[in-house]
Amino acid sequence: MDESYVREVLEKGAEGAAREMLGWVLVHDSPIGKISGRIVETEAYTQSDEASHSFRGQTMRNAPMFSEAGTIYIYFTYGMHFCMNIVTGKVGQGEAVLIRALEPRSGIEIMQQNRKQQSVFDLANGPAKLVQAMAIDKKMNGHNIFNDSVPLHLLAQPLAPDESIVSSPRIGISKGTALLRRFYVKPSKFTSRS
DNA sequence: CGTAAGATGAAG
DNA sequence: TTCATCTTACGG
Repeated sequence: MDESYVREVLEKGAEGAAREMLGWVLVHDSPIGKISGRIVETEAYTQSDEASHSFRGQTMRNAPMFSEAGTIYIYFTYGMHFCMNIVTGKVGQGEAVLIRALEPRSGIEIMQQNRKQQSVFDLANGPAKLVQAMAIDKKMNGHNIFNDSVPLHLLAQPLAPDESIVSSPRIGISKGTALLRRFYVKPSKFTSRS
């Protein structure tokens, strides 16, 4: 379960990676301390998928999606929110996994400050919430987690024996609703609204 | 240029 | 259920 394994999973593609990444730990070595959380909800987006930002080809905004696996893709939406993806597949492909929810692990006090929320269940149970909680900066957009100078990391971890993976339609999209490309850990209490 | 829609969140 | 808020992409 080392970095080469993480790279291997991401390079294989968005759908598989979105499943595999459940249980992994996302770490931000921030200037004021380590913040981390366990991934409990993801969504897969590929280029052939109408709902994907990459569906109509490469643009200024989605360019990171076409870069190499491990690239960070952060997009701004609804005039006020940032969401983060980890790019998968091969260079030129245009696919990524959206991280939708985390179970807070370390730096919980920092998360509470960043989010102005006390409840551990309301710190990272949504894609824009976790970006805020982990203090993930839009400057990280386009950088790669395998680059040593980038303070964001993924640690591969297995699910607990009593946990399983559930798939469902993705949230907040109007196209591609027939596809079951949202994955979450059952019975985690840290997922976003269903 | 003008503009509609958006991979959301919070409050009512 | 409603609305805040503004970038992006696309059409004219």
